[in-house]
Amino acid sequence: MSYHFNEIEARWQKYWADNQTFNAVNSSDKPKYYVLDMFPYPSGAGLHVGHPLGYIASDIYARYKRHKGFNVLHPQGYDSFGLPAEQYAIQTGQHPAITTETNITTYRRQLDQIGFSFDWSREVRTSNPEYYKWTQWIFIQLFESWYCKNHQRAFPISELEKVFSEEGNSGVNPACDDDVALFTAEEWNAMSSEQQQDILLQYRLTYLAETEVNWCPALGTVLANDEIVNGVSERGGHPVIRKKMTQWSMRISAYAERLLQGLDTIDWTDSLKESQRNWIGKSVGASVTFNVKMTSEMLKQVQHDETQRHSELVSESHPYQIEVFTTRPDTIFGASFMTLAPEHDLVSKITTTEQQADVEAYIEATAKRSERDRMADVKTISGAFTGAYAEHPFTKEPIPIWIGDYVLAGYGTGAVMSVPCGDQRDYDFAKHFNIPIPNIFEGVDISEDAFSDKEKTIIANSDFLNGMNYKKATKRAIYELEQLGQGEGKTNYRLRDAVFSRQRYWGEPFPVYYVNGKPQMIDKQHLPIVLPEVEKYLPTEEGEPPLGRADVWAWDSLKAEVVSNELIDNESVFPLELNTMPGWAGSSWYFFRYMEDAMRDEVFASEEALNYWENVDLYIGGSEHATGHLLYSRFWVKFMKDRGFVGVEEPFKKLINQGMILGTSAFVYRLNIDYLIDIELNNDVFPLFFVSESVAKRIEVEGLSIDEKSRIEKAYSELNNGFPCIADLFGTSKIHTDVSFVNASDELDIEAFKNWREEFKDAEFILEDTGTFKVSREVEKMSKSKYNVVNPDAICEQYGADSLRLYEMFLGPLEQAKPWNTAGITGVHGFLKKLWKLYVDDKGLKVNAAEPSKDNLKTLHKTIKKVEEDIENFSFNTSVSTFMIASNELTAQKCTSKSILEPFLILLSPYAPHIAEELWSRLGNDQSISTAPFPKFEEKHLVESSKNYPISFNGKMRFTLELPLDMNKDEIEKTVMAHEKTIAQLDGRTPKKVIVVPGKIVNIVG
RNA sequence: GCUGAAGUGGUGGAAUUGGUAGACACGUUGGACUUAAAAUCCAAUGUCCAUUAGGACGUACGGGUUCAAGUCCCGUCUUCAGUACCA
Repeated sequence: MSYHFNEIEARWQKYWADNQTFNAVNSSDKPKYYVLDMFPYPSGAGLHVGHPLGYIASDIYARYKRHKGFNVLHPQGYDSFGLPAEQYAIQTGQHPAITTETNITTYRRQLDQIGFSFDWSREVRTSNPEYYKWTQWIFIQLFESWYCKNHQRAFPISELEKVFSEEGNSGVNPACDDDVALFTAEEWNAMSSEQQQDILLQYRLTYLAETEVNWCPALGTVLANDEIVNGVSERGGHPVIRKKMTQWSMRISAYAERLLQGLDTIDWTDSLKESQRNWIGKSVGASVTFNVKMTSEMLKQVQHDETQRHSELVSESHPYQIEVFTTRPDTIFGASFMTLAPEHDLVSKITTTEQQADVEAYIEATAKRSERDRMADVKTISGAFTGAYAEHPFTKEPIPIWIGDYVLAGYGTGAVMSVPCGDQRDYDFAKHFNIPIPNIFEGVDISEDAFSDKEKTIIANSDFLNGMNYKKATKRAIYELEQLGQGEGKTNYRLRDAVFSRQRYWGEPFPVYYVNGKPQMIDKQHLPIVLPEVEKYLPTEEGEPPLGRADVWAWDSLKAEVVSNELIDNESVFPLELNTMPGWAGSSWYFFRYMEDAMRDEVFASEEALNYWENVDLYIGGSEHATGHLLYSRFWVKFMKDRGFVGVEEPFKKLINQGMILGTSAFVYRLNIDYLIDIELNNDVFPLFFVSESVAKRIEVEGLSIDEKSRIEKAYSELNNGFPCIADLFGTSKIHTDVSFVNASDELDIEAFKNWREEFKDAEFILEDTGTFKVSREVEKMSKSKYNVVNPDAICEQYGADSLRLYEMFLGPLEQAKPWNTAGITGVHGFLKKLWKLYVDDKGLKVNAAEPSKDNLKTLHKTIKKVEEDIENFSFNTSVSTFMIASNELTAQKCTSKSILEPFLILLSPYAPHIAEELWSRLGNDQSISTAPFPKFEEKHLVESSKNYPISFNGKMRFTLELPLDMNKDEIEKTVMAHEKTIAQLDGRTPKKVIVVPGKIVNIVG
């Protein structure tokens, strides 16, 4: 009986589904373990072999943990809101919900045939109203919360209101907007409710703010930075402008410090933690205020300004001030100029008439350069002098103010105090523009480069800081600045608040309506607010988001329901928010929803479920989410913890990034032929000539052979009614061919290739000497356009899911990028066939109750040990080869013993569950193999009595010698030295030294 | 530039603490079976010299430590990923 994988796999997949074998339970005596994959976006293209890699790894781990006696939660779902479905809807008019449903059906079928042990009863789809009801609810909770920096956590906004009404806002230390005004309790209580709401909005964890977006008028939409190339839209090449829009923002910056600290508590790779640290970008230093020296010209300007708005913040004597952030307040005496970003607000106000032309020209030049250009070109130093001077806070000396594009408007305050002796960029700038470079370091030469080593710094030429080291000087400088009222210690984070509004249709609607332009939250009991129907999925002609097209999109606050827009009276019926939430909203908390077994409607997950499952023990997914999804999820979880909705501080304890599976593209070479003929002919009738790989290489160097040339000329002249043609070659071109036409030996299936495209139908082929046509191969990203996509359906059909699973693991280390080559799958497929034969032959089951031999036991236990270690280390590729070795050994040993072959199946079952279940049941078990405990490793079976010692001379192994392991050092040395091969090797020489490491090696030196 | 990962046969990759480099596969070559093909089985396969014994070289490159280095140290180069001229 041979191995009928299709039949076996279908049977067990049905069995698992019928028996709900992998459904998790929310209470158990066993310890819990939560294994999660990053859920997929169900795209129309379906899965290719690269997608399941991480799922296979997590499935192996989940199945292993079940064998190890854990209660395992291993769910799956879909991140089903997103742009592609919307774009498809725009093109076809098809509702995104329908497209999404169709795609999910395909995904589910493809996933099912690979045999994953998912608990589908807990499936989550972010686009389902039952699910996004809770996404909306979390949004409301964020709106109803503020962050207290003293306690480093979030509290209900009602508590803040109470404080305001009793004490005003001077005593609170919130994470809030920069420009909040101080008020007393009396002032607060005297405000109108609308004024109070405006103020509260500055404190909420989600708030409305004017943010700059990339607006593309032609497309009527906002574009992400990636969607813009050279200042125009990637799609269509339309111009893009910066536009201010009122949008929802998430105050993730409040959590910057906790997001940073939390990294130390989780088991993620260093590279991932590092990118999150960089993203958060903490720097400790001081903010310093420099006064701008006034000129009569500026005074006039100030007076003009003052009549327009009463600026109370600006002091009488110094109406203009420049605030900078520095990590090196200790070097303040080395500041010999200041640099503002060209976009800085002050530039236009302080520039002198003489410098105006220079400055304006420079601003125009930098505006033209894209961010990318500016970044790529770090070597070119450019800038302009404003003509204005700032005053040094201590020396009161004038400091020239420059503008330069190495200072970025978007970071810090958009201005720096430039200390050329201590910062290379300032140094280069100063050198370029001949600005003095005062040296404020003791015993350091700065004639070539700046000196930026903090640790070795001793300050000089700096008044009260002289002789101090970096730490002391920093402290003192901050203290002195505080005395002057011109600075304070400050920690800066790069992390910006996240814009949360999208001008799209296919996303979560906000549970928000507007009364006199002020946002109001809809009560929890009325959620979900379901996406309205629209005629078209495009923005409106007025540039409103697609929801602006909905006719029934108004909130009746009396009836508490969504009603027709016609009823809007702004008394009881109000307009609803037109934006939708971004893709990361639904994916920032989905792991909690899986915890609930009953999918109750009154909670997103019950308290018992949350307490039982806590957080994800193992999370597997791609590294492209390093700073998006993985940062936002951590933020939401921390917030939910603060407000008592969940009990954990971090969502994912351990995280592994699987590497990408690349495609192995195949190329054929087409000859580029020029030909001379007498009669005019339609070019199309001439056949294309393709040459095999090594022929192409030869032709590139030597040109066509005489035979080839005459063959081509003959083919042409035949078509040309026998008139002679002269062919002339001008090289070959490499074109992609579909990888499915190519076999393991890189030989092309010529017939399939000819039928592939109409224009190849009559193509001619010049073969290798061996009579085959070979392609050349290259590793590239797997993509439809490169014809290197391999569909798992075809693999499952031809080799089976177990082969696919084993092969994906066998390819290489999980975290590494690696090329797919279907040819190699015969290796693991052959292994499964051999394995089958170990259990079953023509007569039926071979396995019997025979006593296992010593060798049998040794093979089994060595395998148990290795596989267990490998799974714990996520080294799945090496365990596949361990299985092969074990199977080869057991076959050679002619093992038929059930006491060996039965536990061996359990080891294999996480990797190749179908064949394991099948053989397991044939051995007489009536329970699924997934319920079997993992075999116990016993050291005693591996104990050896002798060792095959490598005997090396000067470190080079010459021969091996079998010696008892209980032999001591001296005896080993004696035996080895007496051996004839040793004597032959030494050839009369006396060894200088003999190194004997018992149980390892013998090395003879000399 | 910075940060992180990596560089081993024709290919994917093993070598967990410094101790027999190339496990396990793919591919290639030869053989068996077959009318033939497929499938299966057997053998060889890092490079070079000798073709019997054996020897030399070999883990990106150049040094070093050590009885012994793919592994440790110093320097250089290359590739991939991320990124921020971050004050």
